[in-house]
Amino acid sequence: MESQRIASLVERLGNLLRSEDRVTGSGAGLVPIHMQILRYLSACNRYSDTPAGVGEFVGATKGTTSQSINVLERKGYLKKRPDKEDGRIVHLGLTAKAERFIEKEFPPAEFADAVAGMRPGDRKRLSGLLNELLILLQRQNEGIAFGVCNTCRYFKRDGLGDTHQCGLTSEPLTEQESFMICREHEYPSEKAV
Amino acid sequence: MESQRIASLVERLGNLLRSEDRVTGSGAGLVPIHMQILRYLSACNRYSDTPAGVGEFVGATKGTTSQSINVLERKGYLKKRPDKEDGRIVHLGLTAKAERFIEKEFPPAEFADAVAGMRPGDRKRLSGLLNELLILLQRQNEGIAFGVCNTCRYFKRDGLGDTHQCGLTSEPLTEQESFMICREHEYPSEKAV
DNA sequence: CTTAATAGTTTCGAGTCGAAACTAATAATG
DNA sequence: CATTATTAGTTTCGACTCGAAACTATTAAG
Repeated sequence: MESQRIASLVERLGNLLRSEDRVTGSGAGLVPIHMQILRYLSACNRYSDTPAGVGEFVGATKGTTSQSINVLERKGYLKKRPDKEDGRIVHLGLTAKAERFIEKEFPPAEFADAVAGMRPGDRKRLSGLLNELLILLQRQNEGIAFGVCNTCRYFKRDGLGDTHQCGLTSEPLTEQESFMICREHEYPSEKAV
Repeated sequence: MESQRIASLVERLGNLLRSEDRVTGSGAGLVPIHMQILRYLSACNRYSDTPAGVGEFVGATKGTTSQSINVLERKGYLKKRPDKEDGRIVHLGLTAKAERFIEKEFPPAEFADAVAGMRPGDRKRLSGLLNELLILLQRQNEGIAFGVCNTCRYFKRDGLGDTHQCGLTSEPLTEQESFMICREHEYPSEKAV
């Protein structure tokens, strides 16, 4: 079956990516899941930089997530900061050390070289097809999408498109924020908006 | 950069696949790496069903691999069998219990459904592009390819193509064996054969 | 005001994982 | 042929993942 072949290939490529994460992380005492957490925190918006957001993204229970976050904090890669309005919520901020680290180590060099060896048209096609598959998978699972704000059903463009707003919180978004990952993200439904 | 986007997508899809492995495996007390080992053993040929082969495939050290194999043996999913010619080598055979299990659980149902939601042409294209990327990655890494025999540079078709042979061991291969994963596999070089 | 729901933490036991030290068997070399 | 690699696997160690379950604290709902 074709789906089996695609599953095998995705699994294998994912393993190679994880292996590279393992190698590049080992010098800093980090394991692959730590790398993923740091990357997520560097790309998510201010509603999503919490232990709950991290846990949903990496697909772990809150207990496991809490422990991984503690390890990262102990090693000096992030700092916790209480939410000003809700006493239960904790925000996670990357330290400068963490920012430098992920900037340098992602995407993994070998993987990037291999992608560079593809024809430009093939790269675009591959990227598009993977994205299509991911959206299908998430829609079907009722799963959390973790898309960026400007592809969200709640995203609102005011006036000439130079000011943005989140329809869920009614808060304004900067241009930069509209490209960040949000845990409340939902793609527009198939039929209509 | 495009390679970063592709890396993120592959990583994310790989995680979802691993999550499904985790769920389907948990009932049997297996973790994702166990599922991968069982699948590898069900698809590899008689030169590759050893701890060393497993370790190369999953990208772990031999110490780690040895431990995972012991867990699987203890749980009754595989049996060790010494090699007849070389006293150092151990062959790993799946039990009937293991065969049944992997037959039922792969590919993960949700992933397969999502793939089924793509247009047939897109499925084919995606499969081909992923395969291309994997070959590029492995060629560049001098990595082990783990391809199937009939795509190997050492594979020989005798006469009318109804008998096959491995040029490395000079042993005959059955039709079925020519579709199995081999750790000695090498793709034909780019220029010439 | 009481009850539920939400956000996080802590503890437990089984397992991963790399590193390093180890045994045993085969291959290479002088 | 005896010595010295090399190869295949195992074992032990410490740090960490991971799910499950019990826990605290805060906010929301009835």
